[in-house]
Amino acid sequence: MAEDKAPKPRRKRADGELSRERILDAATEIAAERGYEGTSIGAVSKKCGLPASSIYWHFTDKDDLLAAVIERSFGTWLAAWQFPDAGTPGERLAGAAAQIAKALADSPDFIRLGLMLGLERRPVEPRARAMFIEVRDQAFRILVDGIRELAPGLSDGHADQVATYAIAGADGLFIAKEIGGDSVDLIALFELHARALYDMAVRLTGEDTDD
Amino acid sequence: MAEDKAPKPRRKRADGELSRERILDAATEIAAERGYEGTSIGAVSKKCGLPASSIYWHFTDKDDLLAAVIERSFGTWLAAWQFPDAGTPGERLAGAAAQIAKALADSPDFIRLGLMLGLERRPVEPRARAMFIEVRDQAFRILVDGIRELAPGLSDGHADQVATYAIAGADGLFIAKEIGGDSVDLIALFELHARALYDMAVRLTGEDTDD
Amino acid sequence: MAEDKAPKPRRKRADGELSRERILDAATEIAAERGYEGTSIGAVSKKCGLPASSIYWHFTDKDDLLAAVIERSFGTWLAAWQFPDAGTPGERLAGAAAQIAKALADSPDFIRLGLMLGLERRPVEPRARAMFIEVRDQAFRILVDGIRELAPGLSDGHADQVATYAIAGADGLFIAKEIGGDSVDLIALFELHARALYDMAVRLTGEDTDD
Amino acid sequence: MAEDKAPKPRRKRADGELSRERILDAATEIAAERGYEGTSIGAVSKKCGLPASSIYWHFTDKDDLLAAVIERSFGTWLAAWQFPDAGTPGERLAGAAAQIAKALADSPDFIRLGLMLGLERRPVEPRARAMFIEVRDQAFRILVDGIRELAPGLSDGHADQVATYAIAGADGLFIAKEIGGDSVDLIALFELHARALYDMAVRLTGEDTDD
DNA sequence: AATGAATGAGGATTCATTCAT
DNA sequence: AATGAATGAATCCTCATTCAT
Repeated sequence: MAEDKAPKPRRKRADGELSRERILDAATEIAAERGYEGTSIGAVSKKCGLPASSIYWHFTDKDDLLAAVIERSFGTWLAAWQFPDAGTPGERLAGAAAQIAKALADSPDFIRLGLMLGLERRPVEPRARAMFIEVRDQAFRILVDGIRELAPGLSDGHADQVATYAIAGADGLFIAKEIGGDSVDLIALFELHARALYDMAVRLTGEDTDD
Repeated sequence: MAEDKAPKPRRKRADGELSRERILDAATEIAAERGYEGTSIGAVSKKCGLPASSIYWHFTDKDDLLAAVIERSFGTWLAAWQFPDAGTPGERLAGAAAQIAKALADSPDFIRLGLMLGLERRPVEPRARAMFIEVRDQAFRILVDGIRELAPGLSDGHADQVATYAIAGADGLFIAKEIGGDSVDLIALFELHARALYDMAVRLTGEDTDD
Repeated sequence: MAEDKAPKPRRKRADGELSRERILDAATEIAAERGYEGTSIGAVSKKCGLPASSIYWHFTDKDDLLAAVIERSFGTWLAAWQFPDAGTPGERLAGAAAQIAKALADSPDFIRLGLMLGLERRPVEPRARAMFIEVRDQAFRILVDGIRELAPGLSDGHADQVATYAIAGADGLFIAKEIGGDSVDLIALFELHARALYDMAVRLTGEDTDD
Repeated sequence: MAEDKAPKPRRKRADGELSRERILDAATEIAAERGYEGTSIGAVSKKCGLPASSIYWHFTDKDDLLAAVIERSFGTWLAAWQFPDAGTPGERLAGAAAQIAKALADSPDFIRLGLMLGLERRPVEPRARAMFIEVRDQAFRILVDGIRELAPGLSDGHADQVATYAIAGADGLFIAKEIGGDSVDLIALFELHARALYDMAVRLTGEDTDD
């Protein structure tokens, strides 16, 4: 409550930012464990140390809070993720796969949250879910572009299919890891996945150029 | 709903088993939409017509109810599912894949519930989650056996990997369909998946027999 | 409900009696621990193994059950308790005190229950409480008679006072034991109590014969 | 229900402390009548006018509320109570006894509650009970100090016994009054009790100094 | 930029009791 | 002589949210 002189207004702003950040941290952690309904404002308040009413100063409601959680987490993640642009096609695919495998293993929390939001079907769709789907769609487009570049002969429909299959494999392997724990060798499985994708792209390119 | 004239047996003594089934139906439907926390006893009560307290006659608590939902749904599903035993290996794999694709498309509700339970990480693990994991494990073992029979040269570790990848793909494609809706051609994608699995099994068998 | 001749109905009767007894045992134990409100039919049912509805076959309602608990427990206890009729007055008083001390130490459950019922004040007085008060009153009268016989010179009012004080001391020492546990030497304290009663009776007789 | 003229601060922001006090008043009254289990949050809410959820703003749970009731009531009482320090030993004891008799007669509610809590034996000991026992222990120590000062020749064990007996008598007489109503002359009985304590202290001092 | 206090709706679960069998 | 099933009211407590300060 002290800390005067000089850059004062900055400090104030910084305090507000900091509180916001603390709230988002707490909300991310809880939401990743228990999903949308399981994330109560009370629990977030307890975990971040700020009163519940303060959460409502920063976010209009629970939905807004969860949307912000997704926005921040996935935004960061997406920004960091780029399709590798050097090496042979096979190497680049393997590189992308390894990169994703690492990301999944490193910060599983918001992936888990995203998948949970994606699976839930409630009467009024939460903004958080819409936001997750949008971010996911961006990732999908980046992937399609990467695949197109890698396999120029691939038709639009087939490029979409390969990208969809790529993401599906990643999601499925993530779930396998979540459920199976240490008995699942994520690295090895992602290598298989990369190989499968490569073969798939090659085969489909063949089909497309046959026509 | 009819039952006119005569003394009308007052609908009491409703057979018990029937009530239990009504409750399970309602709970399955709701849980598949909103997950564990989102399934409130009140909502189940409203949907099945029995008072909340009656639900507690049939199930000890919410956790017990949800576990029973999983048990019944997945039990039925698992019992029906068999690894195809005729045709060439490729046909059999494709058959299994098609069978699963159809099952996912037909009754997505309890798959969605299962995946949601699998993803959740709450302090005290619900029995429902444990039950889902157990059923899933049974499916895994059936799959491993089928794969071993198909590709006798495969090492144990590799057979497990192929089975894991097979399930992961199914889960991931299910999610893709859930999120992407009609823009996702599940049948085609499962064909790709089957093909990928076949190639994977062949390649890994080669590695194993090289040693 | 009958009691007709022959051997057979006896068996039936015995079964019913046995169930009733099992219920009363369970109810006594629970009620002694948690008082009137704390004794739920459900808990009694679980403890005795009979379904709740069976309890209602034997007892009209919860109040009736608790009244029966008091009746059985205190009835037995009271029947066993007699004012000693041999020895010097001091010895007889000491004997009575020792007898009571032992009874309190041996079966504290229903004493505790009785005191709890005695202390509670609820809008509609439970039959159980009335029954406890009645049994207690019988004990009081036995005591007054004993004291009058012991100290014939005592006025009616003073005899009542001594008896009241005798019971109050017993109740209070019981509570001290319940709360203080092993740090309370009940035997020694009851000896002090007996001695105090003796002195009190002697002094009050002096006052009465002075007039 | 009206809302005429002026601004009228809408009764909100009701000061907190005041609300807390209102809740405690209501809870004290109800708990003294019906004990721990008989005190429902709903009843307290109705009596104090605040919604049940507001009670949970001020107290973490029912147990916390009841513990606060004990703390406040007994705390006040204990603070007010002092062992008399003038007059002959007999007078001082009689003074103390009269003081206690008056306190019991004046505000029997929380004594009754305390004794009920003391008697109850539930699986998880309520904080309220622990708090009552602690306060009671403080009173015990004050009493022992007073008695030691009054009868310096008394051994430690005997001083404890006299104090225990003093409190036991008070408790027992309180119960007698509660059950017997107006037919019990509490003042006269406490005089007898004081006298008995005096004689007891004298006799035990004799025993102790004999050795 | 925050927060103490409040609040009505709803959360899971238990209550005493009933009734058809 | 019993009991499986049902039920409405009540239990404790958490929910998301608001509002005056």
